[in-house]
Amino acid sequence: MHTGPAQVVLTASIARRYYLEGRSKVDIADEFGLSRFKVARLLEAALESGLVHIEIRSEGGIDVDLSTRLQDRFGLQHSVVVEAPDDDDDESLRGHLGRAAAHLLAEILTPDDVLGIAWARAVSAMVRALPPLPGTPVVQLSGVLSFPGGPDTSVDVVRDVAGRSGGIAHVFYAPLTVPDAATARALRQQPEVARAFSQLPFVTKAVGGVGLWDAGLSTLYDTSSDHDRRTLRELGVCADISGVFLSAAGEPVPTELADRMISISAEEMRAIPEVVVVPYGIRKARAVRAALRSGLVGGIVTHAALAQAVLEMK
Amino acid sequence: MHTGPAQVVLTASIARRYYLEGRSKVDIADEFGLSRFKVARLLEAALESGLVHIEIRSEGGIDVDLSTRLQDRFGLQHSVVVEAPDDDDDESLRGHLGRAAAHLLAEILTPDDVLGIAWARAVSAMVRALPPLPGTPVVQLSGVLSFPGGPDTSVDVVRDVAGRSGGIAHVFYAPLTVPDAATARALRQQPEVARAFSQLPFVTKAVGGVGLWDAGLSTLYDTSSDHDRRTLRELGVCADISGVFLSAAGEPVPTELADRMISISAEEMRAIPEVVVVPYGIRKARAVRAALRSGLVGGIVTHAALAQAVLEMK
DNA sequence: GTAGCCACTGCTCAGATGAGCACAAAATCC
DNA sequence: GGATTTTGTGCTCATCTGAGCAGTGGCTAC
Repeated sequence: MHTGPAQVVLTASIARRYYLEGRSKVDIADEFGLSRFKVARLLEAALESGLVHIEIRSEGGIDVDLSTRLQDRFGLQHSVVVEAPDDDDDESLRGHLGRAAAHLLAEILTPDDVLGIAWARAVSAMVRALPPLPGTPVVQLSGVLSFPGGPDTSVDVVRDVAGRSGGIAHVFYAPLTVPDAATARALRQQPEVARAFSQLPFVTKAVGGVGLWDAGLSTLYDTSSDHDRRTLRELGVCADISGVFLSAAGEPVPTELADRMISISAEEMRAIPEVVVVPYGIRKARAVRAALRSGLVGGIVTHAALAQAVLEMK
Repeated sequence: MHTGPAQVVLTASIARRYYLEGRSKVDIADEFGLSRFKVARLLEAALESGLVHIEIRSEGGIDVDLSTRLQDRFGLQHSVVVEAPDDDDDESLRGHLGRAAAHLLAEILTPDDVLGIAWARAVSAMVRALPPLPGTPVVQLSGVLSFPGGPDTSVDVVRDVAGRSGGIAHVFYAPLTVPDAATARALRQQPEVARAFSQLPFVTKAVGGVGLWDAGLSTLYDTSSDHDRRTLRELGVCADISGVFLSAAGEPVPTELADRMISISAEEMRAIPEVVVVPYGIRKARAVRAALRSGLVGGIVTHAALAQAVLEMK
């Protein structure tokens, strides 16, 4: 805008008619006795010079900027970044994310979907906020983690979701980890377990958590033996998506521990069209990055600080 | 936006591509696998819901919103409202307005214009900030106000402007007011005065001030006799544009004082295509309103507080 | 003076866009 | 269960819009 105040005011006047009153350039040109090209050039200059400022604001507690950046950066189908206070405690954070995840699920689930649920604390929180779903069958993806004094188990969560949806609940009572591979194999043969796992190929959407293979950042790590903790670390395990182990680069890592688990495998997870993860806590950034790079994940619900941290890692 | 977080994020994503990256709706529709109609509707919803916020920002110290409102409201050709601090003193205010008026004049004057100058303190301030003008002849519109210890007289101002433009200066040495109508008539016959006044029909743009017919708000009032002050007030004089008296409604008021003045008449002023006034001081709002309603004024340079006050008078 | 350069204007034409419409799916009512 | 309304979708057609182009006038360098 290098001409003078009259030009600035004229441009502002035109910009108001165009952008705020929604009138056409031809119409405006007629009003001011200009050619539509002149109007177009003034509007261009207005945009260029910052006289007209267009901003995409966050809305409904969702940081749309971080959401879209995360989505674009990792090629996700859905991404919801919640604007939670940075100093929020985990409990409150889970509440926020749970509600957001519940809304997302309610939005993207169709009557034709089959929903898989892998246990995680944020998933438990989600269930509590879940609105009625359209008759979706629900499949349990992982065994019950023995977690003394903990909240709902996988089975409870799956039942609750099915209750909300009015669909069938494919549940099984089995522990997540057992002492040896043979026991695991035997358990998987059990009719109840086999029936649930036979549904896996039909699962179209799933929800799970992300753990960082370190103390306090993965329920699986915290409930594992020292030996397993060490072994997996030595194998380069960085993250787990509800029992599927990943390297920092996002490659699935085969482990002996996986053979001893009654849980969805990496291949089975990859076959699910959209797996939504609900991670929280800024320290999990590395794990989230691994999960997103793995290609296993199609959706994420998280909070601003973690999203920011993940994006800044690159 | 009544569907859910995925919709919000999708819409934000589309809005970013459309508004910030300047891509076409067709292009965006292809990228997301949507119809262009869907994209258009999402963008419409984004605008509607406030997710996309478009703002016309002030720039270069000009309050474009007030400027355009003033322009639209009173059908002005030009309007420049300067963002001056509300508590600015008159001297500093005149400086701001003078600079803005100088820029405006430099912008709108063409080599074919003939500029008329009526003395006012803000006009003096303008001259000090005036950039070179394109050879414009300059015509003095009013006699010299005897203003003891005051700054430049009308003559000085006209000479200065002509110096800046390189054009001819049509000046005359005569007082603004004389004791009786006969003297005024005689003075107007003088060759120098007559020559200057003969240029009036050719004046295409003029600059002047606005006074409110009250103490301290009009140099003309302040230099008038008690009798004149009272008489004009009784005649309903509210404002003067460099010696042309107006009622509150903006009607020219014929006065005996006018007959005793060596100055442009209301009819002569009406014949000038664009008269720009440079008023300041929030207390002059009534006078400015009268001036703008008179139809004599085509342009205004003022400050935000006064513009606001004038607009609020309705 | 005049040749060349630059900024600015409005034009053409193809592609983008909006208003209104028709149709289908979903929700609601009886 | 079926009729009716509501909602959402994509279409056609007329209009709007942008990219690129050619003409114009002002300016400078010789």
